[in-house]
Amino acid sequence: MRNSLADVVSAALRVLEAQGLEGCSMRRVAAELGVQPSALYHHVPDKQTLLALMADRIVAGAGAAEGDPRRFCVALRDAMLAVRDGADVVATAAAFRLGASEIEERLAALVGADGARTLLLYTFGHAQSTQTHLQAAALGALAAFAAGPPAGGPAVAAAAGQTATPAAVAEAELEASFGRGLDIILAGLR
Amino acid sequence: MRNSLADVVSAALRVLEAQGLEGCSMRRVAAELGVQPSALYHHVPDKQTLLALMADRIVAGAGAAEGDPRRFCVALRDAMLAVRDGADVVATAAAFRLGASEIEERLAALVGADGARTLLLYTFGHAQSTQTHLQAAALGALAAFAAGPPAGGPAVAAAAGQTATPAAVAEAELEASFGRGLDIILAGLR
DNA sequence: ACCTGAACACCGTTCAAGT
DNA sequence: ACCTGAACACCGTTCAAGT
Repeated sequence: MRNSLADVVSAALRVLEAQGLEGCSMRRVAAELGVQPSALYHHVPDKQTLLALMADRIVAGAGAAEGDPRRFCVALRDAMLAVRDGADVVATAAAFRLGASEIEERLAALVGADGARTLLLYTFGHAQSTQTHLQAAALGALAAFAAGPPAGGPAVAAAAGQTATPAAVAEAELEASFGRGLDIILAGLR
Repeated sequence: MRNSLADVVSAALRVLEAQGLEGCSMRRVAAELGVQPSALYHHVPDKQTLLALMADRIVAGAGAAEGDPRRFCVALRDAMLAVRDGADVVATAAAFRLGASEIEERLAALVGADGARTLLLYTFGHAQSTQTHLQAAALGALAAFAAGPPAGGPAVAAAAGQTATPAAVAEAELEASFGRGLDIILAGLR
């Protein structure tokens, strides 16, 4: 026995982290495993199924925070943002089975079916948009740095009173925006 | 002058309707236009840009319903569902520019920035999931029909007291579910 | 059970060259 | 300005065959 299904999913997540969703091809996953592309089809019927299994693993990190729907959504967001393109992977897979996932059931027990659906769609969508923006900003910052890095580096910038990088500011604002939207929905549920 | 940018977008929407998002390749759009694939790159820098232009056209149909945020979201949903895979196209393109679209500005004028973001993310996500489910159900019904069509057809089924098809029931339930989620968010905004 | 090797039918994008 | 023709570097998936 050379590779299990779990090995395939792990390899796929490694490729996702290294190359992003666009670069996460069946051929590259096979190469990561040291195997021919066709070998993957012994473990998985198609790429879509592999992506769904990856989504399950990404989201499995949000297992705690049982009782509180707000904490649960925040944990879900954190789990998605912790993996490169994680929100895209989860959101795409989720569209296929909303109404049938274990996550939704657990949330539905707390706030009802409509509330759970609303919270999840918002959480997935906001995380997806956040990750897209942060990624684009990081790329832009990289390009600016390549064009001409700031003299003195971060230490000098901090001494000049710029204690937070623009990226950190954007990240904090997006997190706050997420929280406000969450509170709007939770208020509507009462 | 053979083809304009508008012609390219129109051709792409025709291919989308006929083949779905998966079949909407640059090569097929070019064929629809009677042109070599490379000719498209005179009008558009890449496929992603073309998809964004398609999204704008799909959503342009929701121009009316100015004053009422609820009506606006319903019109948006209708516009997306009216085109095959329309919700996917719009949602994907939207992730790239949430916070920068004209649609969001108009909604923000009515309910504030956080409210607009929340409503849009929910509307896009729900429409995407709805379209996915209805499409899968339609495929399933087709397969069932191929396996053995109901004797007598719809007329006999209706006479037997089954006045609505399962597809129509699912569609109505999804529309109702969408409305309830919308009302949760709108209640939270007050 | 798990994998190889080879093939099929595609992709998006670039680029010199034409009119 | 708009397009052709040819090429480059890839895809997902299938299938007979090996161990």
